[in-house]
Amino acid sequence: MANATRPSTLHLPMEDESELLALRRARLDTWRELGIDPFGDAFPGTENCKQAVDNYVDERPVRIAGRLISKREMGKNVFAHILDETGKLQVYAQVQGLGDKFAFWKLLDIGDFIGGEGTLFTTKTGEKTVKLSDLRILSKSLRPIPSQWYGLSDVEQRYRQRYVDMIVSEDARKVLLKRSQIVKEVRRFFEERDFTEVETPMMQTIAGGAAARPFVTKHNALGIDLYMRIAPELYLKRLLVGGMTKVFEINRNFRNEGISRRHNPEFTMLEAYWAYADFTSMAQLVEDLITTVAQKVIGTLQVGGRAASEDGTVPALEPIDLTPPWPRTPYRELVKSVAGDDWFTITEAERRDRCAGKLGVEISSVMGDFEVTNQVFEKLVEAKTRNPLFVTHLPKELVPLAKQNSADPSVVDVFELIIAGQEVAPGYSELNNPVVQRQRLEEQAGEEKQNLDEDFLTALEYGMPPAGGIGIGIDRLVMTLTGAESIRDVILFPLLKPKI
RNA sequence: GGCUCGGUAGCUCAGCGGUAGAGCAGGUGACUCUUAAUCACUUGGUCCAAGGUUCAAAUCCUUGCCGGGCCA
Repeated sequence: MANATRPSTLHLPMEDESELLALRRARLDTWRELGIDPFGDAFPGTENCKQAVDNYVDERPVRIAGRLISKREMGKNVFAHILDETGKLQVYAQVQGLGDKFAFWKLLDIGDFIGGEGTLFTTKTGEKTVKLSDLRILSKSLRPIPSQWYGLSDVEQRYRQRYVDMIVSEDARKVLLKRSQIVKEVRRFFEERDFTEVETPMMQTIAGGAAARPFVTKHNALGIDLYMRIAPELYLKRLLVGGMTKVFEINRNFRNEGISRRHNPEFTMLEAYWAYADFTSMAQLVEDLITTVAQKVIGTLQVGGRAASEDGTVPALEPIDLTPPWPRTPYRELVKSVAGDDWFTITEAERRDRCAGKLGVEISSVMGDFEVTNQVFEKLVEAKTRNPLFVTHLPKELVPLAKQNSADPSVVDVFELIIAGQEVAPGYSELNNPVVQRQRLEEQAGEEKQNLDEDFLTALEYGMPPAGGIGIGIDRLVMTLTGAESIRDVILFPLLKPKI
């Protein structure tokens, strides 16, 4: 304790508070002196702000509740707005209507939760409003909320205190609700097609199904390490062995890797497996899924567009056009279209020269030949793709665990769905040959044989039907459909380093 | 991990060597159809932290912490 002689200023009680906080705290006593508990009873039987306005009938009695977000006091009458997740509602009070309770307005702060009863009317300026006949405080807010006009522009605070962001930002509320609707429609889509939703282990003794570093945790009673799952794949395939023909799971994956605009350590993954199908059926399924969800939740197939900002600092963005059918194009065709028809016939050295020269693609000397080609693909095809594109028949080196094409064993029967420069969904014809699967997993595990999931290989030996599989990152799908530019905008509580 | 930008009042921001500023929010008063209500008066700061340079640091330098963007 190097600073033991210095008084801590971190958590001193009230005397250290700012004037703003002290004033609000003092109001608690004022309420109690009136015999009112500012954190009092329930207030059931209300309709929400949207219902009150949507079901407007002149002089209809209503019972409403919400957070007070603005107030305009004019002596003997008051206009104010309350907020709930459906939006804002204006309330109006005058001395005649409220009597003694009109004095409550002096004690109410922006941010307090209030409940009231009254009747609907329309103001001179045409806003549907509740004229209050009763008013009570439901919960006192002891902290000032940010300006309704400017909102919160400090990105960090928006993520750390999402609850404050939600109070002041309609966008934050909208994205949250859209995400919920998207997940709901994804479930409905699969249920309508007779897929069964399952839940497989989130904590696994071997973290398999993807190439990623796992989080490690510990089971005390068993005295073993457990891994947070990096993918549900190996368990979902066990279910195919067990006799399921259509299964899906929506759940969290955890990957112990970097954080960026597109990566959060925990993220939501949809995986679906369909026995007797292949990657072409899965591509059709994904196309149907995303267009159905977009149509239902966003209401259009033109998504993620943006108008230019008024000050011109943010340029306009053309919407993504999800209109089907989406092109299905082999990887090699795409590479040839940007790098030259002779790309796969010239020598490796010539390919490297062309990258450094007219293609302008940065490569390093440690890259293998297929990595050089893939660099061309990523920079000149993937990064520039805006509308949906199924890239098919990837080289087998890129996807070592997929099923090889029967006509051309140098490529595998998979697709990558690319939208707006991002991989949104991979789809496979799943490898069901236990002998080949063992070989591939052993090569992948290398020296670390303890990472081999023997039980999974045993399962395959019992026989897994040919099957198609897909994975869709739900967070990225929500980003695409809502036009969010950071994964942190579609995850309610993204991981941030603790402050202090 | 590298480069780069940022952290000043509750919020949004200005100030970039010479006494810490504005708008909104807050406080007091006026006002019975306001809606960024209006009008008058007014309170409010460990300028992220720790060192250093200087007669003098929010401002310049170094290090650290947290965050954004780009890159790996």
